[in-house]
Amino acid sequence: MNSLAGDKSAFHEGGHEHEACIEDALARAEAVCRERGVRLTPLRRRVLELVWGSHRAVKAYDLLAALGDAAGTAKPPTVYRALEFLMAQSLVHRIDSLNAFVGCPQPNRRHSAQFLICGDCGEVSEMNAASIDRAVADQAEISGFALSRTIIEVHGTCPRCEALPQTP
Amino acid sequence: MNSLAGDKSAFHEGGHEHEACIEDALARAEAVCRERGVRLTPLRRRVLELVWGSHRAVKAYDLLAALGDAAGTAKPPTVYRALEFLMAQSLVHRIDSLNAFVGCPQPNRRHSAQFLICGDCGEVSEMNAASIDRAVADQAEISGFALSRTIIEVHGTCPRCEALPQTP
DNA sequence: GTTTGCTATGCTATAGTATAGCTTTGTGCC
DNA sequence: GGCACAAAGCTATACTATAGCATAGCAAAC
Repeated sequence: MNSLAGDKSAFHEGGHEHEACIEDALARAEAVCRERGVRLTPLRRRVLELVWGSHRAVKAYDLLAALGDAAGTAKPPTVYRALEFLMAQSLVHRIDSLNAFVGCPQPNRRHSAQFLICGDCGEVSEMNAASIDRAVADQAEISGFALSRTIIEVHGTCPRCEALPQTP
Repeated sequence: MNSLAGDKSAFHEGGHEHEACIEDALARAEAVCRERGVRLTPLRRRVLELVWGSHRAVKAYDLLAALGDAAGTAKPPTVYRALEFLMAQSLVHRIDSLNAFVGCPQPNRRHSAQFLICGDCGEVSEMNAASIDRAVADQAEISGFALSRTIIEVHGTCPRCEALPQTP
C-alpha cells in the first residue's frame, strides 16, 4: 500500500540529501554491530536500508514486497526476524500505533525515545527529551510502579505541513 | 486466549468490590450517553460490561468469544463497531501496544491519558498527569509540531506484583 | 577431514487483528 | 402506515504476526 520511495517532505527540509542520510545510517549500523560482535548480514542490511528509504514509518509487509522485488518473494518470518534483530540493536524502532517501523538515528546508546508522527506527510521524528522521561518516571514512582518500557507516540502535524496552504 | 473472568490483583487491593465497580462504570456510561444524546444500546452496554469485567486490557476477539457465549456467535464487525462507539464516547480506551481495550474510569471529560500496564498481572491503571502532558506539549512546541493525539503507555510492574515474593 | 554446534535463513501453515461493503432490522418521526 | 436514519448482521477479505520444522553455512573440536 505505502510506497517505499523516499520523499523529502517535512522535518527534513527540501535540501535534505537523503542518499547520504541512508549511507550514514548504514555506516553507523555497521559500526555498532562490529562493536557489539553481532552480524549485520546482507539481508538485515537490506531491510535496514529499506526502512531508511524514507523518514516515514514502514510497514512489515511493504518491506516484504520490496524485498520480493529483488530476490524471489520473501516470506513474512524473513522480514520479521530481520526487524527483530534490528530492534534488539536499537537500529530501528517499532511505532505501535502504526504497526510500522522507523530507523533510529542514534543507535549508539540504548534509549527510550518519543516520536512525533505527522498525519499529513507521515514523517516520524525521534526525540529524546529528558524532561518527558523525568515526568513519566516521577508519576510512575508516585504510583509505586516499576517501569521497564515507555511508549510515547505523539500524532499531529509537522511544521512543514502546518505551513502548507491547505491539503489541496 | 485471555479469560474474561475478573480478577482482583494489583492496583486494586484485595478488598476491591469489583461487582460494584462494574455497576458504577455502567451507571456513569448511561449518564454520559443520555447527556450527549447518543444511544447506549444493549449490545454496546454488554461490550462495555465485558470490558469492565477486569481491570486488564481486553482483546477484541476475546470480547467476541464472550459475546458468542450468550447470543449466537457474533462476528468481528459487531464488536469492533461497539468498541468504536465506546471509544468515541471515551468510555473505553485502546491500548495500542497490546491491541486491546480498557474501560475509562472518568468518561466525563474527553482527555488524553497515560497508562501504567503491569506485565505480571496485566492490570492497567489510567493516569491523567498534567506534568506529563505539559512536558510533551513543551517539547512538541519546540519542534513546531501541532499535536492532536498523544499515546503514552508505560510497561512495568505494579506495586502489588512488585511486593510479591517471586513469580513462583 | 569429519563431526558437532551454532546462527541465520527458508518454508509452510496458521493464528490473530481489523475493515469493506452490502443487507436487514429497529426506532423515532411525520 | 411510510419515511429516514441509526444500528446490527453477514460475508468476505485484508492486514499483521508467529509457530514449528527444515536447510545452509560457517567455525571450533576432535
